[in-house]
Amino acid sequence: MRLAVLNAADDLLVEQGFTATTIEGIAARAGVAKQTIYRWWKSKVDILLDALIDDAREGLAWADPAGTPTDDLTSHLRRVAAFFQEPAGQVLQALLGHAQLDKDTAVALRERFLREQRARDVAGLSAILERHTDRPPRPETVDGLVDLLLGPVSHRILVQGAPVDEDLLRATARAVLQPAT
Amino acid sequence: MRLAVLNAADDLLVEQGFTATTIEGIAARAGVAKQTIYRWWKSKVDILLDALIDDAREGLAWADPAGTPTDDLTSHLRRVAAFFQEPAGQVLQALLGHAQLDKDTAVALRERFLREQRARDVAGLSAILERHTDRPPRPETVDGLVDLLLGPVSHRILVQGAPVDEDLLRATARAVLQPAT
Amino acid sequence: MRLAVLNAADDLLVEQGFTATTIEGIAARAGVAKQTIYRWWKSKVDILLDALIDDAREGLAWADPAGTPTDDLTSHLRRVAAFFQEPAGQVLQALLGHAQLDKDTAVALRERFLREQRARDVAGLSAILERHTDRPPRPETVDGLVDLLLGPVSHRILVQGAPVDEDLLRATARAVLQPAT
Amino acid sequence: MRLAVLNAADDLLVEQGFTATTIEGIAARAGVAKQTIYRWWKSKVDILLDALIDDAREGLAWADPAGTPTDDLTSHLRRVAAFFQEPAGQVLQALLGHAQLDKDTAVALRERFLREQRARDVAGLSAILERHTDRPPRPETVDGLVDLLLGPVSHRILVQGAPVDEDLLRATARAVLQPAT
DNA sequence: GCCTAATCGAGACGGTACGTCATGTCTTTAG
DNA sequence: CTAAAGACATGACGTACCGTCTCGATTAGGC
Repeated sequence: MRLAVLNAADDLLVEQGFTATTIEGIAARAGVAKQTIYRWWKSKVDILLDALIDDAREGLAWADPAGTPTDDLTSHLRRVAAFFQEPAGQVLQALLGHAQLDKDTAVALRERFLREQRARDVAGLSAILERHTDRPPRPETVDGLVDLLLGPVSHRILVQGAPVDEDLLRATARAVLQPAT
Repeated sequence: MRLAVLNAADDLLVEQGFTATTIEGIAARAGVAKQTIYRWWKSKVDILLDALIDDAREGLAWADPAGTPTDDLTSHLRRVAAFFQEPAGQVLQALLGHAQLDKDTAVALRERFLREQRARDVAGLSAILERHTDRPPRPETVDGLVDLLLGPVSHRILVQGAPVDEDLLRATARAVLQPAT
Repeated sequence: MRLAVLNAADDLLVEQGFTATTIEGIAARAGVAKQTIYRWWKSKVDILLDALIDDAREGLAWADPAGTPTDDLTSHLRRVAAFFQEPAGQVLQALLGHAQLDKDTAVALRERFLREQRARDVAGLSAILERHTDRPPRPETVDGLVDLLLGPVSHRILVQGAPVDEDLLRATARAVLQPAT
Repeated sequence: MRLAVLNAADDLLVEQGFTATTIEGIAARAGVAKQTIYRWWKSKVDILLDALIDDAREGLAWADPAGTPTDDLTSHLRRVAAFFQEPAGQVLQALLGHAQLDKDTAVALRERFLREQRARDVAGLSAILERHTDRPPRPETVDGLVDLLLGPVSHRILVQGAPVDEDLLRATARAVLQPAT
């Protein structure tokens, strides 16, 4: 039943968009009573968050460092950009959007997903930086670099709504790897 | 009448949030008939966009270059971060959020606001870069740099929901100004 | 212009019914501004009443007595029944209907149309009765007979919504002509 | 819930008239959601018809024959005339009026109320006629007499909007009882 | 192995907002 | 100066979902 609901929510979001993804619609599609949904989830955001957590971990996972730091970073960013085309990426995009409109969503999204994701991003980025520099960077320094790394791609996709190109990836990677002055 | 509606929408958004900003609420607050609103605007997004266009131009305007390029960039980014605290910035944040949920909103926001804003950003950034380098950068190069410039701040604010700190500003400015390799 | 409005109202009523006959619709159909209608008429009832008065007089007119009183009465009632099929009859039916729902309509319909029509009915009925009885009936007696004469037909048509048959006409005529006991 | 709605509709009709009796008004007065009304009734006509059916049966019931046929008929007609002063009678009057303006109302009113009422009228009239004549009248003959019986009173009340007087009642009774020639 | 409690589907309920239509008043534009 | 065009505040329309609330009907699991 839980899976029927999560899949119905996922499908509806991809097919019809966030607004048309109503609790009634999810219930009907999942062949489930509305009350059953309310018993287990607080809102449709809660459902989508559950769906996201199940699906997004691997889509945004870091590969082990395999080449030059620049190549590793650009290929990770390429993967991030691709993720937003996948169903799970669309769920994340919708939740990020709705988080701008609703504080509860913002809090839930950050506590239940973004915080852990950021930890994974810090770890992945650290692994790459360690191969690049002699002294391993301190965690709080890396933390500050995550926005520098992910910001340009997310700005291009979410704000500008335009495709990510290789120039942007390379410039971003260089920016992250530049020596602190 | 037009102004009463735009102000009512603005006020409601700041006080109650995007979802609670309904057409009926705007109409009641503006002392205007619902039909009158539907005569001139297609949706509340349309209203907020009008309000934004009137208000946001100066909030995101570039100052003339006045110091080192790094200082100019960090102080512009500081202004951008501050803008999201202002009413007009909250309108932009809400519209950016809703644009992730609704294609029509995305199209309207980009065509009616973001495109022109990006042109202003390209111009402002160019003016600074020209003082920095000998040969003035080509416009299409600068265009690519805008995401690099604005992405980290927007990611920090909109995605992470965390305050912008000086380290981020400085790192971002350095990234934009680093020599193309 | 007056005629354009009256005809538009008439046509709309026959084609679309009373409820769908709106002031806006009449104005559009007559190629006239709403305000112009409001300048000359108080309501759509007022318009229809004007249309009715122009058209109904002859449709409900009494023919000169030509045969036996019974034949004269049945043929008049046959004409009355037929009148409700005509456009003007449908206007009258609508106004009679609306008069049950709205006191102003009831007053206007009676003062501007029914009172005179009843006078014509009294006169027509008197002319027939005079040929039947020796002493001419007193007007107030005849007045009482008008409901007896017209009631059965109007009940059959307006209340029962069923066609009038010859039996009803003959029985009604006999009832009116029966000697006062 | 059902009763709250029917009573609210009844009350509003009597206090404010048919036009001012809106679905929203009924809902508000009954302390019920609009959607609940639409779930169970198609329109306000449907509601009033339900109210009428519950209330009107006794108001238009025939008493057992108790005196001379003439007296029985006049007293029944007197009761009918009085009925139109009662709340249920006003509902019937409004529905009869609206039936002239709207075919659906006409059909519903006849199928759901008038048909059965006419059957009761035929039965009641037959019972009286049987005491008057030796051979009991055939049902289809009586059916034709019902319009003759009720038409004058309804014409006086609904068309002329004038009070019913004893002369009319007596003349009507005589007309119904006159021997078929 | 039965019973009691939790869970399920179904869907009615009081609400809020939607977007539309017609009302009657008013202002503007053009002949 | 009149009439067309149509904007305006008002209020009802019928619809869609919301989140809460009964309803039986299963369906377990603990006695």
